[in-house]
Amino acid sequence: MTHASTPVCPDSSATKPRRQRRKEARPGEILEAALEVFSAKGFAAARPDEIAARAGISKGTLYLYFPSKEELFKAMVRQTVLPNVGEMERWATGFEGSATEMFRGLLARIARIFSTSAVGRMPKIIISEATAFPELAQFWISEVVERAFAVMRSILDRGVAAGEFTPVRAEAVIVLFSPMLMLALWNQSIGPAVGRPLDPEMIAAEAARFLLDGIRVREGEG
Amino acid sequence: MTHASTPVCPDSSATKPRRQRRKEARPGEILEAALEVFSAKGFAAARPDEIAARAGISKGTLYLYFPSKEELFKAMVRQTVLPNVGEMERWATGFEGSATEMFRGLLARIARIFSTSAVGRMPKIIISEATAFPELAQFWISEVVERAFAVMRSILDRGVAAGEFTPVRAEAVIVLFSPMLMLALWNQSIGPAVGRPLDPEMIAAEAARFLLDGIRVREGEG
DNA sequence: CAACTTACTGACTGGTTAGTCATTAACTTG
DNA sequence: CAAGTTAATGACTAACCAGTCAGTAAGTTG
Repeated sequence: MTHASTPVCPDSSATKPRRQRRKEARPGEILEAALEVFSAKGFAAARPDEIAARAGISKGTLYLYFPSKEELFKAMVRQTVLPNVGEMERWATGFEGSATEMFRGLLARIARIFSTSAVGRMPKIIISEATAFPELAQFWISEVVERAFAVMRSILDRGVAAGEFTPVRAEAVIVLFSPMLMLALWNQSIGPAVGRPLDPEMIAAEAARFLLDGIRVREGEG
Repeated sequence: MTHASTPVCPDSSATKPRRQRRKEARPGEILEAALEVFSAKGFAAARPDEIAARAGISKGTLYLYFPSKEELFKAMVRQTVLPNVGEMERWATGFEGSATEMFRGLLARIARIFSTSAVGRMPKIIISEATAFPELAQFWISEVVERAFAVMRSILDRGVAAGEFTPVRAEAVIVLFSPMLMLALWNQSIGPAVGRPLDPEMIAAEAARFLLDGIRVREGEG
């Protein structure tokens, strides 16, 4: 395919000199373009030339702001994901209600973030590149996985304390996230390739239904 | 890293001519080497030179048996996965017992296949390459996903008929597979990169526990 | 063992790409 | 507005790599 590399920079009115000096705006524009290209092609196949074209600059300018393709990649991941993790933590801290409602809320929230922001594109990229870039996997674990697991643990603890949930061993927490991760992975790889996307809200609701009834204390017990 | 490219070909005794004519054995040896290299590096980063070296032949010989890197890749996927899918179908057809036992058995079986064969490496590769090779995604859907879903449906139908399970909508079946897929993906990408592999049996058991109690009819109902 | 067939080899080709740097031109300052 | 500063450029390079093919030698046949 031959993308018509539409630059993301603004200002298409009257005077448009071929060169512009806009030191402040470049990094943001480059990161936005990098997100587009990296999530469409993965790390290896993404070409700095294309990212630069999308950002409306030359390749030389790109290397003026980021020292290498790999550093650009990491900066893009940071910028895309971290704000969303922080917001999720704040939501959890302030939540009032039962653990069951909170669990449903978390899955629904993840579904919404995945389908409305670029975060949904990250799991595929991270999984694809983890072997080649272990440093990136480390970063992902400590800045995203650990923090998401901590939020889930707080929900589980609340549920156990209230007698709503049975205890869940720490190593099995990933199972509770797996449907939402599967959703993101499917919709960013196989789904589009075969024209069968999954509905995020439906998956979140069904996952909550299956998983909740499993971790809930059944009537007549404890 | 510098792999000491250990050839897979046998015969390290006395007379070892530098060249050998073994038309019959080559394809199998090449596919085995291709599996190693493709699953270690992904499609894009795998180099035919390295695959050839691992198979104990030159690159020219590789192209004598397979017309291109892509065709070699597809042949490797076929050879690795299809026998296991067939075996799973045969197991399901002959199964005698409750739907609950069958569900647990299926997850345990998938865990075993993932950890003892190379099938566990396929999901990561497929997800990584689906966008660049939609044809491969198509093949994977029709030859693996559809067939695995059909086996799961047969379990669900059996359970509903026996009053063990509540009905599950077709589009949500993927949720029931998601923990096992997550297991395979984690253990082939992020897990090794950060030195935290998941125990397949534990994940299978916990996933079955969570999911079963969700799809089971609770005491006192229909 | 000579003549022949063909599996096998590896140097080579044509194409691609991450990163550089001498040059250019957009802005700033006195 | 002239001189100075630096953001921006794009041609270039060094390296890499999928696939080729003229040549080599292993094995076979009469």
